[in-house]
Amino acid sequence: MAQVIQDQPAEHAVGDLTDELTAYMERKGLRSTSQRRLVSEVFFSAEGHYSIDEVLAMARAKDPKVGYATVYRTMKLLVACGLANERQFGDTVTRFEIARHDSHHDHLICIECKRIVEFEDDEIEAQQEALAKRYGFRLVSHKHELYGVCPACRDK
Amino acid sequence: MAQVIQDQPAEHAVGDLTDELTAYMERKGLRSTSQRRLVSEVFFSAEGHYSIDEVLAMARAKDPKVGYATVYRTMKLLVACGLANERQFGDTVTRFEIARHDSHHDHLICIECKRIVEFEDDEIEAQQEALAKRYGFRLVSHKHELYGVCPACRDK
DNA sequence: TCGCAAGTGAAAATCGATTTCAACAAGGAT
DNA sequence: ATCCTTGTTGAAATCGATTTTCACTTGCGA
Repeated sequence: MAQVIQDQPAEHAVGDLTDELTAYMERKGLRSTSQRRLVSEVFFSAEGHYSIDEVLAMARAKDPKVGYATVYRTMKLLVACGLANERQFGDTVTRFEIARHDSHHDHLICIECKRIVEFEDDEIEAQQEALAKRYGFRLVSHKHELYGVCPACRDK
Repeated sequence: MAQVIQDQPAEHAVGDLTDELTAYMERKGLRSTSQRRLVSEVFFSAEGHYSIDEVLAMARAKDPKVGYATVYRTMKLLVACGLANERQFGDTVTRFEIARHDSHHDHLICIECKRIVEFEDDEIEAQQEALAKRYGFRLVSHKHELYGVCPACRDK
């Protein structure tokens, strides 16, 4: 059965994510710079699905000197260490979301107001597996996005 | 239950598609040019998922003078009149496929050889509807792509 | 056939993602 | 604490794909 997940998912312990990042950087011999700390902090704190530009804006609110390339590279770093996922919804911009190791989720997107709701449905997941197997494929990943009009926009 | 669809789907009557296109252009006051006839013909004849460059190559085989922009605009025209769908699989290039009004299908993509298999699964479709409804969304469209390794590539 | 609005194609512009490179700074060695 | 090596930063350049521009061409109705 599908399990309802909040629009704004349960808060993550920013500290835990930061610790994981720090451990990863240490393991890889990467340096803990003020920019990386700033960018990861604003991204971990502001839960949602953000583009590079949006993360840049959040970071610049605290330090106007950070550059686009730094945010770009830091987000790639977060993806590389498994703390963020890269997504493209309909439009062309790439968005990032905090990765949760425990559960996989997909997205329901309002084509009017662009609101993004996350959902998890074990039955659909199981059927995907069955389907891939039927074609002899070893399933590695998937992209499942539902586009529609949300309740708030329907009533307008 | 899922229904198996051929890798290369059943042949379309190119004439029917052409007729639909002609009717659309007439309705909209658009002109039937030799380029539009050429591009739509090669696209309708060669079933599959093609990028602009691939359609351009097919068109140039018959008339080396056609330009990229013309193919680009013609493909957009086909999308506008509902005869083609625009898709992006993993990579950055946009691909086009013939739109079939009767049935909806999704894609199973081999991450090794890039082979694209189409599938149709009524159960998953129904579950998507149920899920959208549960969130109060009116479902408009969806994107469902499964990425994995196909049988041929598994054995290599 | 004529006139002109729509269409074509080469090239330029745009757009987002990615890389370059000189200046900078983290952090281990001294 | 200072030095030195090497990874990091940020502005700008580049890249690859898409989209637009504009002078020229062509379909097609009068």
